[in-house]
Amino acid sequence: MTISSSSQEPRWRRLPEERPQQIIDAALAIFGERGLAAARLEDIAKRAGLSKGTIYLYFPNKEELFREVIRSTIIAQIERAERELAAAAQQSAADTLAEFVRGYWGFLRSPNFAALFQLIHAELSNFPDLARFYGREVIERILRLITGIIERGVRSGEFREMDPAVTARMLGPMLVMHAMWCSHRDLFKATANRTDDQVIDEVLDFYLHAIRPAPAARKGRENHSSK
Amino acid sequence: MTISSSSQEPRWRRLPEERPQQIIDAALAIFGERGLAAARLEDIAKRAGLSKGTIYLYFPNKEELFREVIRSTIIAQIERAERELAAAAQQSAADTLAEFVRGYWGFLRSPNFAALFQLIHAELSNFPDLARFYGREVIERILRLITGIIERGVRSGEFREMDPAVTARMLGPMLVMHAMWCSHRDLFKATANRTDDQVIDEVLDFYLHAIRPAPAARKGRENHSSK
Amino acid sequence: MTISSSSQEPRWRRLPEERPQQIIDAALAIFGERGLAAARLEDIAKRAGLSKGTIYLYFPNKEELFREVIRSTIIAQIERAERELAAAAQQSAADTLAEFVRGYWGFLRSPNFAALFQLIHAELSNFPDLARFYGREVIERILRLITGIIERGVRSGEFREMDPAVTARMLGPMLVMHAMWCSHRDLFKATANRTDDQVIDEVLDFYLHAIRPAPAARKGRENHSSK
Amino acid sequence: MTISSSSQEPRWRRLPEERPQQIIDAALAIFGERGLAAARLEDIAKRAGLSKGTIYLYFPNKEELFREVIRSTIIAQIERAERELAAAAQQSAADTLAEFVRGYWGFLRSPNFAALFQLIHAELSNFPDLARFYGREVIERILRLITGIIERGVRSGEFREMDPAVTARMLGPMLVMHAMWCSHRDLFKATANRTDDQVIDEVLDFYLHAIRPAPAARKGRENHSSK
DNA sequence: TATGAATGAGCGTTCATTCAT
DNA sequence: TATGAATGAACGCTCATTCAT
Repeated sequence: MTISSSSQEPRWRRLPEERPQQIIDAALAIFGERGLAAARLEDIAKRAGLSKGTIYLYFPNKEELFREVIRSTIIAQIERAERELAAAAQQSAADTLAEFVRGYWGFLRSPNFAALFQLIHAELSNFPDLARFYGREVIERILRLITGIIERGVRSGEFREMDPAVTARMLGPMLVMHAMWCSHRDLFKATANRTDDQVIDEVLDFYLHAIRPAPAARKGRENHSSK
Repeated sequence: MTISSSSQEPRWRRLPEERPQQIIDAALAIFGERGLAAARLEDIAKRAGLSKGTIYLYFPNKEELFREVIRSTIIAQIERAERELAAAAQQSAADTLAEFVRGYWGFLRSPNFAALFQLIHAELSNFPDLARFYGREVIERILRLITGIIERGVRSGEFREMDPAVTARMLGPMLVMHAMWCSHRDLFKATANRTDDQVIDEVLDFYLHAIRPAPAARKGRENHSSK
Repeated sequence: MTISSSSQEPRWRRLPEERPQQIIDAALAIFGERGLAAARLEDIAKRAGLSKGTIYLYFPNKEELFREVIRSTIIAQIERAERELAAAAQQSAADTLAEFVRGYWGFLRSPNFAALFQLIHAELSNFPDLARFYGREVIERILRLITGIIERGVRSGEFREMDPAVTARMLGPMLVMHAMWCSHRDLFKATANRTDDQVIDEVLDFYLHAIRPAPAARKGRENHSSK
Repeated sequence: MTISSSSQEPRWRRLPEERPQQIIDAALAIFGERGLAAARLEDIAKRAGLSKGTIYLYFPNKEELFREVIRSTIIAQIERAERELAAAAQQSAADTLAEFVRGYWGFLRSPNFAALFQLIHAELSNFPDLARFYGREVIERILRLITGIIERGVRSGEFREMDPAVTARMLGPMLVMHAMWCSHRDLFKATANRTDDQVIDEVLDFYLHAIRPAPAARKGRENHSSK
């Protein structure tokens, strides 16, 4: 009763309520591997341990399944980000940033993200509603989050004077693309001889250099931020 | 799916000079819009102003056409980068960098790049040879180029002490993703109210802040902000 | 032209186990009419009372369907021949021969044979494996069968001294080609005014004349031309 | 490929001397190898050393080219047979027969015949006019020829009493099929260890045994070696 | 007369979707 | 609810045929 079954207890068939998620998980994997058009419903079914027809009990067609996959994966990402946000409570802005980056990196390096990223970008033009949803609910939300941290650092003097929203925009791209490179170390020599932690540190270090206080603060130097 | 090398023998018949490029252009557009699997040869033909069968006079099949599209587009990018490189002759490292960035940005914002980027990433796993080719001939080449500029700046004291290869890795991602955002201003509010020039300046400014010499160590440093 | 439809029942009461044979029957008919290359899968499907796609649930492609058609028809012929063999128990060699010929003729005049014969010969060079299979499993097997009968007749003195294997080779061709002619009485006047039974008798009579014992050795031999 | 008819329009242009025959030769070869449907005009053109379009200067389409190929090959066979006939002048019927058989065998073993035989039989139902033509002009003509020889032998007492037309029908099949077997000795063991001459002798010997005079006639034993 | 690039109808094959069980 | 056989529209590819040169 109190024991945790470490394995194959005659667990009842997966409850029907689990079915949709089961399908979505399988679909994300297959869609991620092959893309929307090349993915075969049969493969998704097989991966979910179901038969082809069953998918149609839960999703009206392939395209709608795709929408749901993207939507629900995005939502999961949002929730993850939210938790990240909450966790990164009250520390120095730099530490908050570092913590956020490490959390974010975890997601970027998950198989789900690779699939999501590719799918979103591949189908941008065919699913404008999804793209819009992604832009609004993910990109902008994350940017706002980073912006908040930067603002705090600027206010506290931890970081130099700057437009926090602009600076916030710089972080994501570096992380995303480095995560991508790390996911394909065989293809991209750039990160071939770096551990993930090293890469994170390099990005953070670079980023912090870019936002460290202006040199003028120290003896006789002027703030000469360009423009 | 087979592998092909990076060597460029004269591929298939290209009798009337125009045709192959005509087809490749059309194919890049359609592939970019729809992805490899969803693109219909008939649409490519129509866009090229030809009939379906004609494509097969110049390319043996859809997959090989795809390979050629990627390859030749990559090569075009390489040649562009090469010219960029040559042009950015002997100026201050910061100015060279700025010039390179502006040149690069031009490519990133061309419709060709959007298509290429999506295609490469969407089909990474299905065409490992192309991915490898892309990694080697584009990414690494560009990284080497930027690294060279950074190195020069470090040696001259224009930039701070750092690992130039690492720092070089930070530039591309910011440019690429900002270019993406700029290509879809309707989807991504981040760059909605910015002109391309503003965005370039923001990226450059951020980047230069990150690599400016360490503030306090030397007194009496000169203002060397670019522009 | 020469085909008889194997069945035209209402769909949907058929058991899946019947499907492959159903398809093979239809395919043999269409292949026989049109040849491999000119036969359209759609016509085969229609004739089998199925839709095009269904064929692919049971056969991987047209060529493999063709192979199966040939193979299974050949095997049916073998089994028929085997039964023939068993039936022709212990009678005089001449009677055994006559019985065998009549049984063989039945197959030669079936629509299946016409199709099989044409297909085998038309595609000999394109399907060497099938041709080899046919040569070994049908031709040689039948020759051995006839050879056995002849040998028995020679030993018993019913037939003249001769090489039984050589003599055996003479029977099939006459039967096969006469069956062909009988199948196209409109085209070949040779058999136009003959019933099948007459033709069989003519062939048998001729054959028996050729193998009757040498004339002079025994005096007082009777002319024994049959019928 | 649709209808067939006994088309009686004026033959198509045959302007420069060589060309049509050149094309027909190439076509017979290719048609023989691949069958009508699978043969590609391009291959025929290549084999004839011409370009695809040129064929259309001499034949209106593929089907008509096929008709011409069959027709002209048949006619060539007729002319050959005619010459055979003339040559086999005034000898004993048995010798005439032997001479005819050897001449006929020569044609049966030519590549042209193999192709013709397969094509005729494969397309029997699709080109009834050609089939009819073949039946009338070749089969019947040859049968008449053989019948004549037999008749002569019967009248002279060289052969036994019998229906010459019936007996004539028995010769062709044996020769045709043995020629076939000899053309594919790798597939048919029956003739694998026989030279062509041996096979001819075997057939002739068998045939002569079948038509030798009734036993009672001669009292002394004749030599009828089975070789 | 000869060429071969171009065309497009036609067919093999795939796979999303349906539906009887 | 779940299955998987069956369907047929859609698309890749071929090749007979045309036509500008």
